[in-house]
Amino acid sequence: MKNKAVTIKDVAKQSGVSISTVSQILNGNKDKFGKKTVENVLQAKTDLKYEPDYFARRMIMKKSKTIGVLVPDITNPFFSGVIRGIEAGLYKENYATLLCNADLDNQKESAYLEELSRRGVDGFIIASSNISNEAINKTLQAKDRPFIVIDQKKAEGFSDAVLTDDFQGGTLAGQHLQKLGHRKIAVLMPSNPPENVKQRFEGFKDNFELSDLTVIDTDLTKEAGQKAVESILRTSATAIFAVNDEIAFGVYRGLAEAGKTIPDDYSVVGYDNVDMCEYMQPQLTTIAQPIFELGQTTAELLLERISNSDKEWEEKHLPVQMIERNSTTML
Amino acid sequence: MKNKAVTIKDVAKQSGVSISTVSQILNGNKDKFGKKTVENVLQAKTDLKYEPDYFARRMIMKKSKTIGVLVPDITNPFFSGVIRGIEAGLYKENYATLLCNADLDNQKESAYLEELSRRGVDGFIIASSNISNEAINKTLQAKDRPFIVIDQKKAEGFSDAVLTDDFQGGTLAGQHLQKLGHRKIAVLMPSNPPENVKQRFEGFKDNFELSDLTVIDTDLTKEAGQKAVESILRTSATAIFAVNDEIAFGVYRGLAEAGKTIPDDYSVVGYDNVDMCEYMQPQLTTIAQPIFELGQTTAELLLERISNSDKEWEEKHLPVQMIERNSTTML
DNA sequence: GACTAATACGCAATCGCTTTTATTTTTTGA
DNA sequence: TCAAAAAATAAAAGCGATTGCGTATTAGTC
Repeated sequence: MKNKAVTIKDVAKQSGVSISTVSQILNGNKDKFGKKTVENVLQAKTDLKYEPDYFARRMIMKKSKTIGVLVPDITNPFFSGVIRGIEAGLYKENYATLLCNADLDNQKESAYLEELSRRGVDGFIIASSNISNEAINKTLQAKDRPFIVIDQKKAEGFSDAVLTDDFQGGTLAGQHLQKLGHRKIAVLMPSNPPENVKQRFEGFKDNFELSDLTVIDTDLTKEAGQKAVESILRTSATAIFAVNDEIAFGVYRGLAEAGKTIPDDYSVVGYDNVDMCEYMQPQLTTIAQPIFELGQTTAELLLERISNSDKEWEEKHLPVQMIERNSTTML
Repeated sequence: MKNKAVTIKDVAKQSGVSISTVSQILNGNKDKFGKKTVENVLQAKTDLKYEPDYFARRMIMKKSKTIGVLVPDITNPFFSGVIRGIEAGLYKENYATLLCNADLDNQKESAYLEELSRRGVDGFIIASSNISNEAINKTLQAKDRPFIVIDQKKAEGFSDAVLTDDFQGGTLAGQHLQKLGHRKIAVLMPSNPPENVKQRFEGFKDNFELSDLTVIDTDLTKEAGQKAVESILRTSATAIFAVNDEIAFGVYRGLAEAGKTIPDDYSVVGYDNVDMCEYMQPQLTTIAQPIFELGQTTAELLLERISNSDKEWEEKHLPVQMIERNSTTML
C-alpha cells in the first residue's frame, strides 16, 4: 500500500551521490557533471521510477504550470470549442487546464475565481459574460496574476486581449438580411447583454430603421430562443437575428412547433458557427467566429505574458466571416 | 509587484502568538485555544488577507483536492454533459476538476494520464473509449490512486463503476423499430467499438434476423454519420440505428443531402439523448442516458472511495429510457 | 613541485505549512 | 498552601524538493 516513498533522497542513495547532485542533473544541468555520475543518477531514477514530488517542487518554483479556465456553460458548443482550443494551446507547452464551469451562476463564478487563485494557477482565462469588471479587478488584478477575458473588451489596460470584431460581425449579418430585402427584423438578445453581444447589435442595427427592429429579451440559450418565438409571431418581422447559434436553434424548434417554415416564413441568422449549424435543417446562415483559434490564441498569448511579464499589453484580433447557408432567403 | 509575502509567520507576528497556534486555529482546532487568542488570529488573518500557501499545504497533507478528468472529445455534447455533472458533484465537496481533452488521440491520452498522476490528483475519472485496460493498469492501478472509468465495464475488481444498462438500451431501440414493422436495419457503429457500444448492439440485434442487419463501420462523430449515408443508401434498410446521437445528426445531414426524408424514407434511432435531439427536425427518437447524473454519480462515488479507501467495490447502475419522438414511424 | 584554475560535487539554508512534543501558565483540590 | 492535573501556547521536527556557495579533487602552468 504505502509504496509512496521514492524521494530524491532514495535516488541519491542508490546512485551514491548527494541530493543536490541528483536535483541538478535531473533538471538539465547534466553537462556540469561527470559522465559516469549522470549515467548513474539517470539509471537510478528509472530503476526506482522516481518522480519529483509535484508539490514540493512547486512550493519552491512558485509556478504551477496550470491555467485556470472559467466558463459559464460547458455544454454550450461555443464554449466547449473554445476550451478545446485553449487546451490544445496549453498542452503544447505542458500546461494543464483547471476547468471551472460556473453554470451560469454568478456566485459560483466568484467562488471559483477565489479557489483558482488559492490554488496558485499561473494565469486565468475567463470566458464569461457575467463576471463583472469589479470581480475581475478584485480577485485577479489584485493578485497580480495574468489573465485574459475572452472576447470581451473588459479590463482594458490591465490585460492582454483576444477579440473578434463583433461590430463587423453584426454588420455582416445586417447587410446580408438587408440585401435580401428584409426590413422588419426581430433581434433576439438578452436585455442586459455582455459587451461583445452589444457590439453585434450595434453593427447590426445600422442597416435598418431603428423602428423596424424589435428586440426581444432572450437569454443565450436554446430554451430562451424557443420561447422567444411566441413574441416573434406577434411582430411583423420577416427575418430573425439571433445573437448566438444556440438561440437560433431554439428558434428553429419554436418555429417548427408553430408550423412556420425556415426560410420561407422567416429568414434566420445566427452567430458563432458552431458545428451543428451544418447539421440543421435547413443549414443555418451565421456569422463564423474562429472558435478553436479563439481559444488557442488566447492560451498562447497568456503563456507569452507569463514568460515575459512586462511586455506591452497586446490585443489580438481574429476575423469573423459571413457563412451563407440555407436559413435565409430573399423576401 | 512583489506583495506576495503574507505567510503564516506574518499572521503570527501580527496577532502576537506563535506560528503553530495560528495554524491550529485556522484549521479548525479553535476550541483548544483561548477565546481572545482565536479572535486575534482571525482578525489578523482577515486584516492581512492571509491565504495559506496551497503547495506548502498540500506537500504535507498529501491531498490535492483535485480530480483528474479525461475525456476523448469535449465538444461532444454527451461528454460535456457528463463533465458538467462531474463538476457539479465535485464542486459540492470543494474538489477541483483538472480537465484533459484527449482529442481522440491515444498518445495524448496516455501522456495526460501520466501528467495527472505526476500532479498528484486524488483520483481519476476517465471517460474514454480508447484507453486500454493496459494503460489503466499501468498508470493508475500501479499508483494506487482511485479511479472510475465512466460507463465502461473495464478494470473490474480494481475500481468502482457507474454503468448504464447498454444492453437494455439496445434492446429498447430494437424493440421499438421492430414493433414499427422494420426488418431491414442499418446499424452505424465503429468496427472496433468500446465495450458499452458493443453491448448496445448485442441488445439490439436480438430483435432481428442477423442477416437483415447491415453494420456500417462508423466512428462516433457527426462527420462519420454523414459519410455513412452513402453506404446506407446501397442497402435495403428502412431504418437506421445510430449508436450515438452524434452519428444520428450526421445521418440527418447526409440523408437530407441525398434528398431522403426522415422518417418517411428512413426511421432513425439515436442513443444518448443529448439536448440537441429535441431541436432537430424531426426531433430524434433516441435512448436516453442520464447524462448529468452519470457524471455526478461518478464524482460522488469516487469521492466516497477517497474518503474511505477500503470499502467494498461498488457498482452503480443508472436507468436508460426510450424517448419516442418523430424520427421513427411505422413502416 | 608549488600554485592557480577548472571541474565535480556536497552542505545546508530555504520554501510555508502541519503536527508532535515540550514548556509554561493556570486551575484545581485536599 | 502546594503539588498535580489541565489548559494554553511555543518550539522544533519534518514534508521533498531547489540552489547558492563552499570544498575537494584534478588538471594546467611555469
